[in-house]
Amino acid sequence: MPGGGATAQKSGEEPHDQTPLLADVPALPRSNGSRTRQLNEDRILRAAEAVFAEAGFNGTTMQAIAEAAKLPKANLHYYFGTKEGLYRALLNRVLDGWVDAFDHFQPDREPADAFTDYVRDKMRFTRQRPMASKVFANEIIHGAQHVSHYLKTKLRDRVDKKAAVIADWIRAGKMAPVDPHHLFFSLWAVTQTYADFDVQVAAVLAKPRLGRGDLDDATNHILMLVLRTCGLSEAPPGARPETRPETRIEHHT
Amino acid sequence: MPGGGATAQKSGEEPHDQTPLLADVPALPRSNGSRTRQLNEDRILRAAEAVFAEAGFNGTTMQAIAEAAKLPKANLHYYFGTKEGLYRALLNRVLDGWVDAFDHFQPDREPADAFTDYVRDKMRFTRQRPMASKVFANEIIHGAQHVSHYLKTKLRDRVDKKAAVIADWIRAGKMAPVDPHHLFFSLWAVTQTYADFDVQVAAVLAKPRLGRGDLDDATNHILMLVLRTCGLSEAPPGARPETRPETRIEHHT
DNA sequence: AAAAAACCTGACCAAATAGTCGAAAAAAAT
DNA sequence: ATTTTTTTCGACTATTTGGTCAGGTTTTTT
Repeated sequence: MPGGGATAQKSGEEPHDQTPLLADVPALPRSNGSRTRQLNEDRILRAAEAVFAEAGFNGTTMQAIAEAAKLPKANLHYYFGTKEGLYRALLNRVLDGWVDAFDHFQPDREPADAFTDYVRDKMRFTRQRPMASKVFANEIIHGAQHVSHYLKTKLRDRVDKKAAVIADWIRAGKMAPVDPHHLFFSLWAVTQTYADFDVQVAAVLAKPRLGRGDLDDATNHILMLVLRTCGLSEAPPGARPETRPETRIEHHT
Repeated sequence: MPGGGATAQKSGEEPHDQTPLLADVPALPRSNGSRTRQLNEDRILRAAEAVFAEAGFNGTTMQAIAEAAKLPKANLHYYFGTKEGLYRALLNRVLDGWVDAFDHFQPDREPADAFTDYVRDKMRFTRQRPMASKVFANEIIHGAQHVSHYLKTKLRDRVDKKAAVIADWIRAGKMAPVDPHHLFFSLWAVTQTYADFDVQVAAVLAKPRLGRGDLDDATNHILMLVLRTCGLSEAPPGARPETRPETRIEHHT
């Protein structure tokens, strides 16, 4: 039986408990949101994000998170019950920030503006929370066992809706024909690659790590790629052309 | 001292042994390539690829690989010494098939042809060995601890060389200006996303899993994306236009 | 102030797991 | 045929790790 007090999660039968996720975890009696609780949970989640990102679910030990959070291990169990509970809470947190960027795709907007804002948002996320991106990537690569329900419902719905908006834009002649779904996959791929595969990018660019300048270059490159793909620009947009026509590659300052 | 016979790898001091990788593992006395050895190593590596891809390095147990390969666990240790040795051997194998596709970028080729062939190759790899792609992706996300040397030497060199070819094409006015390095990152990202994040893509497309048709669609989409980005096509290429050209917007040229 | 609730934590398990060993079977070499 | 090398594999071990717990401390409520 569960001990610590708040660990609960009764009926500890199945190890692969299919908690809905998104349904805001019906588990722990998160009672109120007491001052300390709020603080400590946040502290733990922040630590967990870094550790899970570096090591993956199985490579992560509760001990490691505890040390990163500078709290005794038993505390993590006090607040989140199990390792999986903690992981789930973390995923919830990460996912929240993930779908919101979609709101840029409003029917009445200029496609070019929408795409630009979307890419900028995504890249900002990549810069500010690369760990979150890695946690998510890791989860998907390993079969999305904890988020498959989310993917098939909320994400799919959102994507379908926004794909419809893009289809309308195309129909209205406001942008070149592109499969909206695959366009999204490409957008996700090219933006997240700078968070998930940062090490590889840095290695190829011969830098110790990706700096802000590199990510700005990347953003401009992606914007150009997207806008050209959608027939929304014929030449590199104003901001820092990647090459002066005729000139030879004066890339990143 | 090591047991089984061939496990060797003396001087077992550092757990994080920095074996060069690529330097063809100076460890196990892979003696000859005796009939059985060849066969069994291959069998084990095949099993390992699947298991490592699904579960990541830490999530993988030697037992699981052994079962997948239908061999006793001790045999894996006999052939590869340690779990890490096996993992390393697997990475070597995967990496081999990774850089070769670069050979499409020859100075005297037509850019459009080179890109087309490259993308097709990458997508073929994605279809035929999605597991290999996942193993690699996982390794990079978690810091590329085993392949960082490879990334900083062989991969970087190859990329730089091919980036120069592309820069020449641009200078010669054979394609639109694009930062060659970032172009590569984008190419990798959009092609591998269909292997690494297949679950997500399938979920959004409302399919149980990605089929050949989906990957063909993806390939066409990517080709369009790349060619438009490089100013090598104004309209979707013949194969399965993603939308009927009923639209105006005869963008760039 | 006193009672109750929430929080903290060192010490302690049981299970899982990488790696080992020894002896026997199979293959290859002589 | 005999020796030598390679391969097989059940059983064993040391270590790691998720999770528990009892009793203490702090905070909140009444």
